[in-house]
Amino acid sequence: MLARVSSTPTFKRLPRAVREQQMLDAAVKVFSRRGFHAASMDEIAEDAGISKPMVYAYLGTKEELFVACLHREGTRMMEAIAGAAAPDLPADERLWRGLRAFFGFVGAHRDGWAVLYRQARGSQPFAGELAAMRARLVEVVAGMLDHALRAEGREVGETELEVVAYALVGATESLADWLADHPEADPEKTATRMMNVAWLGAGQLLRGATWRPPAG
Amino acid sequence: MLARVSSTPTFKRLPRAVREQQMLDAAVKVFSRRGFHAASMDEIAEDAGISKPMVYAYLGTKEELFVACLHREGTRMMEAIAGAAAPDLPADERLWRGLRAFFGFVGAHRDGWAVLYRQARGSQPFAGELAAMRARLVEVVAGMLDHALRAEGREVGETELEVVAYALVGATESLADWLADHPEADPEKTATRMMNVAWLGAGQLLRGATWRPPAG
DNA sequence: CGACTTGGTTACTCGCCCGTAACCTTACGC
DNA sequence: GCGTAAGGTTACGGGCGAGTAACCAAGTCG
Repeated sequence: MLARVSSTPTFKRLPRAVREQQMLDAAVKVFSRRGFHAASMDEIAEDAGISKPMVYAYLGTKEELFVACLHREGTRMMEAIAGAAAPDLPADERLWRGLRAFFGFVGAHRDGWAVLYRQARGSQPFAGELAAMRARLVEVVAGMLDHALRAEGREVGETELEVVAYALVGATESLADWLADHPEADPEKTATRMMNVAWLGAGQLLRGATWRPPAG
Repeated sequence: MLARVSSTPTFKRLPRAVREQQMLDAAVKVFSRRGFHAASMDEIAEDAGISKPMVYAYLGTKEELFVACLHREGTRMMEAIAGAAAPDLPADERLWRGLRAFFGFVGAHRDGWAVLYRQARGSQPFAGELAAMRARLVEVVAGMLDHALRAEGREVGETELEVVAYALVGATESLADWLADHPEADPEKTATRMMNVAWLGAGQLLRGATWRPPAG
């Protein structure tokens, strides 16, 4: 059990940077399907076309690997959004471009989205990381609302603003999730639908209209 | 290592039905904090104040136990909502009562909510179960919208309706999640906020107002 | 008072999977 | 052409935790 006089010099031996990306690709894929705990390092390594110790050598422990996935996918997503929604545009245009970029990202990186949205909640170590990212998003949306609002001379409490922003982000994520499960659906069209709900609903609200609970 | 001449006949020996509920309580608590895989049967048993084999005897394997949790919490939630939103009420009143019941449930059963919302997504075996429940909710909301809409003589495509309903459910879940992490927040008030976003936004939409993407 | 059922326990087995030690081989600098 | 580092491998240790076997004790019903 020692021979192994390698015939097949199958063109391997790639530079570190390339392997790392392959590993991350594989990790995102496996984590998205199995979840953190059920995913095995062996499967990730095999899927990346490499042996396990290499994964440990380059990306560290399983937990570190997962965080690396979160980081890469999260950064990609935030950059896609930020790059589209330039801060000097009018609020509705900004919101629209942000939404379009977001749904575009989800459509193109379904696995990445699944890791971020479906897997990283719940388990303590990562929930924080994720919540922070989400909070930044909510912050940005709240900022947009606030801006649009002040432009019309109105003002709303901070908590109120945060809650509405939270609801909008939640609705958007929910639609993204729907999109992830409907490969035939068009991201652009989905973005338009979300924009309708968000802009019309928020617009009403910011205009001062309110619904009041009936007595009882 | 065999003595165990039990002094302390500490009043134990409870009927099966009681123990089962205690176990489910403990399971929901542990699953909600750790997630399915990271939760250990030993911890659940200990938390329930009983030894592990009893859990296996009454509720079966870990997977079956988790499903039992999902079932109990899911049923409780759906019943709370259905009981509040009687189908013969006007649409806005129905929506309002449903939301109030929902947020009330989440406020009172934060652990149960966490299991349903944060843990059961992702892992294959349970995702289906959960998705079905969610689909029923979406269905109901879509039905409400459709009803309100027809009452005003308008009509909208089925997919359109489903997507809007999906967004509303997502926004509601998101707010519920926010509520779960803010123990000081008032469920009733949160429900009112959600009602504002939902009713005003959806109202606009159903009235035929639309937002259109700018050229480009 | 026995016989049996129901509630309960301790103390294992056994497999999976994270993480690593030890070793090989191709390229590249000098 | 030779040292050394960078890319790569096989094969194992060891722990943790799901699930079980075997056994105990208290009601309960003829």
